[in-house]
Amino acid sequence: MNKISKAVVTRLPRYYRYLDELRQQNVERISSKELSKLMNVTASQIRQDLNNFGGFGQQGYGYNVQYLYDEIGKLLGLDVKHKMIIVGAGNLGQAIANYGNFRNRGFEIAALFDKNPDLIGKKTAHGQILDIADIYDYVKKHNVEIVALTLPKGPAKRIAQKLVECGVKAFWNFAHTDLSFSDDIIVENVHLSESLMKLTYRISEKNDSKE
Amino acid sequence: MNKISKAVVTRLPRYYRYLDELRQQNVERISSKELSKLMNVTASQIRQDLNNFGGFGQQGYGYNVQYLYDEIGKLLGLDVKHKMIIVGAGNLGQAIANYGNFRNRGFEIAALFDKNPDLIGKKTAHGQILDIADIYDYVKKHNVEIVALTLPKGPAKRIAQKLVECGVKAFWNFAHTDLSFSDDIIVENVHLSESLMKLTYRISEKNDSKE
DNA sequence: TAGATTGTTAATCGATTAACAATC
DNA sequence: TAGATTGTTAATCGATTAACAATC
Repeated sequence: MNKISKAVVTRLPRYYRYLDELRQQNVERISSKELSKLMNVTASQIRQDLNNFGGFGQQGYGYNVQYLYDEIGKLLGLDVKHKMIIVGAGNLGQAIANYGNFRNRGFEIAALFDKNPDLIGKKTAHGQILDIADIYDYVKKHNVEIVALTLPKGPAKRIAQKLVECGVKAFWNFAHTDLSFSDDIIVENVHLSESLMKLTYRISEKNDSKE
Repeated sequence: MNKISKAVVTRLPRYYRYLDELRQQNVERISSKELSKLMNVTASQIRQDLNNFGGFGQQGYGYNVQYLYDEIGKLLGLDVKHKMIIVGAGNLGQAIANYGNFRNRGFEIAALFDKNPDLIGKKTAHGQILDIADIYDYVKKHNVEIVALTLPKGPAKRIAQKLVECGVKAFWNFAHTDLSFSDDIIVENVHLSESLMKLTYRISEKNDSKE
């Protein structure tokens, strides 16, 4: 299979979301043209994107919603369980832990870790808050696939480095820093402040053009 | 000024972050070449990006770190105050409210809103939690620039629509849905679950290639 | 069979990289 | 002045859109 471009991968979850809604509305089939109208993209792009992964549709018919939904789900790895731990049990960490749909999509929040003694031992809806000091033993013992980093950048960098040495292969990074490891370590960044700056850029841009 | 591409705008906050770090390390000047090594991009791209906004550098010298930092800050609209309210005072809403650096960067969290009677009246570090029922009066009275939507997609869509009618022009949307208004309304999306799916896509991809 | 719509190739568009003249 | 490095034009690369033959 050819290397799939980053742009295509970014669009897959959005297709998945729209197909889920259609599925819930009991829509059985949809053409690239109809879907393109719904999603505000070109039909051509939808067909190109999907054909990166092989033919999911049928000439003259379109795409079967449930089938396409399932296939994209498999591409996104949502057909298998993913064990995740959360490092940093502040508001953001707990927000992620408590997001109900994750469980439905095959994510298991195995534990949260924090250094704050007031939080350690506390039970949340999804897993107990454990002492950050025990995290390395924990990941060596349990089969942790994803580590969400919801703590300040200094400790995030340091702890992530040690976790890589313990065998962790994938990070969901909310710390305001770039983590760079070797190529086989996957890092997906969510930089909230940068998202907000994109917003204020657009506000400024609009205000400037009015003057 | 020509229309700046989305890709360039996405990179601006990252430049800003690196320049901030250099500035804090008292680095006075930097060349596009040095910065490119630090950031893992090409020097050519840095020069192209910056020249969208005019010449910030000097031949033979490079860029003055503090000056470039300030200029990019202005482009990002960080030289002016932004009044923001948060709709949905759950963990995610509170995480955003409590993120300390926002205040330093000119963001003022004026209030949080929720429908949950247990939360209403509660004081957080940045503003009190108010009754969602009062939000429309609030935005009409106060000069709210940005509304962060940290609540489920159903109410998010409904409330955002009404807020637009009250004059709100910019949304920071964490709900798992696309908001579509007219072109003069700015919507910046943070779809956390889609970010996580990109991560699991890459995990699956890696596992598949091993087989 | 005729109509619809995909899968796929070709054309276009835009973004990134390379090259170099301008200039500090 | 010589060296360094920008600003900017040109070349390349990749992504999106258009077109259409294949086929259900």
